[in-house]
Formats: sequence, C-alpha cells, structure tokens
Amino acid sequence: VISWNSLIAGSVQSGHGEEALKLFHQMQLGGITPDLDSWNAVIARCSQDGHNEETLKRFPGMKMAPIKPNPVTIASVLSACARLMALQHGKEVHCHILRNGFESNVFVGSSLVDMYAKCKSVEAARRVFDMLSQRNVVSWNVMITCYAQNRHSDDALKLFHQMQEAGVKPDSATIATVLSISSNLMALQEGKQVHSYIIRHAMDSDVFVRSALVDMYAKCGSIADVQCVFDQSYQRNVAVWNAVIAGHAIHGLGEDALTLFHQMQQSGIKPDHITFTAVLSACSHSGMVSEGWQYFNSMTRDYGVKPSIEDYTCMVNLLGFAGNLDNAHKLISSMPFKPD
RNA sequence: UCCAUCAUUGU
Repeated sequence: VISWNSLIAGSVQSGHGEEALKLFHQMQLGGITPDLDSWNAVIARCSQDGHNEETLKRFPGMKMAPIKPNPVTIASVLSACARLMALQHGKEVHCHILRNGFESNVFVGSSLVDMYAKCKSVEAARRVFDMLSQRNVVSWNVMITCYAQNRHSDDALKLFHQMQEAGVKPDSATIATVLSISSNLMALQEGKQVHSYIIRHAMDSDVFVRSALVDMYAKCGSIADVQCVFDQSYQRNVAVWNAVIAGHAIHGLGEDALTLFHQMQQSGIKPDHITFTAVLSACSHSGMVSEGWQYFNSMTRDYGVKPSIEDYTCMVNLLGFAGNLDNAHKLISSMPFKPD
C-alpha cells in the first residue's frame, strides 16, 4: 500500500490527475485495498482539477470501504460542493461532520463556512462561523469573502476589523478581498487606508494585492495612482496586466490600453480570456471599431482564445454606438450563447 | 494525503 501511495502522491504532485486515477484502479486490480492516504490523494486531485462531480461520486464509495474519511478528505469534498454550489450534498457532508466530531478541525470548519458561502447561504455560513471553536486567518477570510461577494460590504468591513481585534493578522488574501470591496464601493479613502496598511506590513510584492490595488485605484477614478502602482510593480503577472488594461479601458484611454496590451506580450506574458475582454472593452469605450474587429478576429485565430459572452457584448456595444446596427444584430444571431 | 479562503473581464 505504501509504495502504491507514493506513486499516487507523485502523480498528484506533478499534476497528473488521470495518472493518479489509473494507479488507484490498478492497485485495486492487484488485490490491494486502498487506505486512507490513497483515497485522500485521489479525492484531493479530483477536487483541485475541477472534477467536482467525480469527487462527490467517490466520497460515498469511500464510506462503503472499511476506512473512514478524515478531515483532509472532508475538506476536499466540501470544496467540490462549494464549486458546484451543491447545497444538498454539502448539508449531507455537514451531518457527517457532526456525527464524526470533525467540527473542531479548522480546515473542516473553514471549508464548511465556504461551502455555505458559495451556495449563497450567508446566514448559514455565519452561523457555522460563529460556532467554530478554532478560527485561523482562512476562516476569517472565508467569511469576509462571503459578505463581500453577496453585497454585504458593511458586514465584511466590520468583520475585517473584528479579525484584527481578535489578534488575527490579515494576509494577502484578506487584503485583496478588502480592496475589492473598496473598488465596488468606489471608496478611495478606504482604499488608501488599506494601501498604507499594505506598505506598513510589506505586503506590496504580492501579485494578488497588486492587481487588487491597481483595480481599486482604477475603479475609484485615480488613474495617476494606477500608473504609479503599476510602475512600481516589478513582478507583473497576467492579472496585474489585465487590471491595468481594464483600468485604462474604463477611463476611455483606449490607445493606452492597446499599448499596454502590446507591452504585456513583449514582456513575455501571454494574454488570457480576461485580457481580451479588457482589450475589447477598451475599444468599445473609445469607439475604436476597426481595432475592435481586429482583436476580436485575432483572439481565436492567433491566440486560440474563444470569445466569451462578455466579448460579444463589447462588440455589440461598439457596433451599436458606432451606428452599425445591422452588424450588431448579425453578431448577436451568430453568438454561440443565449443573449442575456 | 498537506489539504480549505483571495485579485483582474462585458451590461
């Protein structure tokens, strides 16, 4: 069992989920009963690869086997429930947790709060959060994000302060979430306070924090600060570039956005589907019709990125504002999506 | 097994 497990663990770590599953089956064919570690490796990999249905299918199978899931198993299964917004499944796992006395485990507790959060059960998430006997930074983050994503900004900020009063130090995930709240509220003062916190605590090299900062200044209308934060970023991942391109887009600075798009590629960063939406949004805000078509056609042809419904919306707006209603209609009827 | 949370996109 041990050697099979290390093989499985090896393929899990190198990201070969299929390989891990194959080994898992071969092991059983060889007459060896998988133990808890084998199960956990496979379930965790399914969950991380986004094979959420697969994860949920395996969990009951495991309960039939003569071994018991442990907190690590539960956390993986709950995160699959969260991504699928499978509230019923999640509640069953919750019962399982209570029956087995796993609720005191901090990983299980945070995953459980997150499951309710992603299923939009804000009240239930808060009830579980309040009952947690152990809370670490992730437990707080999960609850703050729950409020932030369900438009309870006040509760989110209140919790952010309570977290610090409780002696838990915010990490880069906390800060990124809190900044995204300032963005949505267009609260420049709040945002600047968080920025000074970031500087005081030397968190400004984190790419999550940087992209959130760029976004916050853009949404709060301070393009000068966008430039400043961006220029000071020496580590720029695709999200930081996306944020700065999108920031210029919403300010009607289409030419600058396109320049940034080319600089991004010169620096060796590959555009993703969000980049193209930002670029098309820039064209749309600045009425750049021919450029818009150029990038819309190029994204599939040259980059293999399929236009999303967001991209079509940008193009329809672009054509509509330019008075080209015929082409706008044609584009809508050619969309591989239901118009929303 | 080392796993749970976070940022950037259209209207």
